[in-house]
Amino acid sequence: MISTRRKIVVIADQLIRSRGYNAFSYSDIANRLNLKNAAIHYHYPSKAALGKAVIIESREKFLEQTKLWKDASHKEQVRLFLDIYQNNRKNGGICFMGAFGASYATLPEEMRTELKVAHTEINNWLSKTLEAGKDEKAITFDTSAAEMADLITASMMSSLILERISSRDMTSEIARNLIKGLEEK
Amino acid sequence: MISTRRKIVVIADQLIRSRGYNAFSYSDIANRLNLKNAAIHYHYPSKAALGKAVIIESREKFLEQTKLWKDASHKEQVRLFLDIYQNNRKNGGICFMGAFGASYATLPEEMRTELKVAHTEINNWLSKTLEAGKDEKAITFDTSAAEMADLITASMMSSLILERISSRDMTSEIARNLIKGLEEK
DNA sequence: GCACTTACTTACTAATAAGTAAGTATATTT
DNA sequence: AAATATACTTACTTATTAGTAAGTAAGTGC
Repeated sequence: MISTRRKIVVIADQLIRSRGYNAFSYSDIANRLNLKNAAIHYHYPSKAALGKAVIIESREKFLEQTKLWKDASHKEQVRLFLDIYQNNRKNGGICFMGAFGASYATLPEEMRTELKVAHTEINNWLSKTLEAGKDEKAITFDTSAAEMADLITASMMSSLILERISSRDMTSEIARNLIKGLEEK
Repeated sequence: MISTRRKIVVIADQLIRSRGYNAFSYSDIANRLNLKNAAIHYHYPSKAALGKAVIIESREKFLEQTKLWKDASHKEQVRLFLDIYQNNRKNGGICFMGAFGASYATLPEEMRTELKVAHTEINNWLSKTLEAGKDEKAITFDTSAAEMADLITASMMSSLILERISSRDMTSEIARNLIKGLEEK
């Protein structure tokens, strides 16, 4: 039995990734759950509170997932990380950093702060994983691990966005190229 | 003397790049020009018509710019292309493909069509330029020119978006790395 | 059995959105 | 001088938005 409170965040997350933060309303969520507008406000008083909850939910989900992977090789963990984006794609959405980033100027401060934390967490995990893979000689790259981490997240983010316009399977293409690049000796 | 009609498109373009397509209104533009709401509707009857005009304006501007560069070396032309993104950055905006792409699901068909044309034009120009640079042995890359073109536009797009969140100068860092990658033998 | 909490609904408000119809002042054309 | 086009304003409509206040039905704790 998944709580209404949780269902709301999940639907908000979908709407934000597919339509954008400024293109969904409390009514959109209420309709999908067969509830009234005010019921959503009962659980999340303001849109900023809901937006913040969506970001926190994404952060927690990320931490849970990476924990599950911890016995896999570092190279495999990077591959699993790239799979997250492929899943976003299947659900018709972009990554949450892209969705919120594109309307960053319109976001309340509490959401911006939460976003920065999320970015730091993701970048730290990926840098650490890349670095560990490099130490084991399973992964190669020339720049710093943090730079490489940003390059990877940036490439995956934009391939999801561009794919909507170009209708070409860019995401898996870019994922493949990134892996190939990390394998080269 | 720049016409009101043109001023409207320029301001709409700025607002879309900085706030997103679904976070600006006719009033925003009217206020900046000391006009009334209805004056904007006089020039652009619907928001879809205005959005389409913004995309067409960007396409024309791109074609004009590349025409000016045609005597420069192909490698230099790629560098000048990357400068466009750095200029977007200075103006607090992201690239128009990123801005529209993030809210693609909410766009009317006439805008989507126009966006696809814009993407094709940009990708064609960049592919052709990369290919020509490769023929002259001034540029190197392993994948197809079209793939490389997508990788470049995708990387620049997302660095502009991520930069808002991470507050790290990612755009010039990624531009530098892309150039370096194209120079390697 | 009574107080209290949880999870809502009903019924609003105030603000803002895109869009329109009719009028007006200033040029431009004939 | 009269007709017409251009570039607006005034004054509106309809829809939607986030948000709120007050009420209610069904549990839960004691």
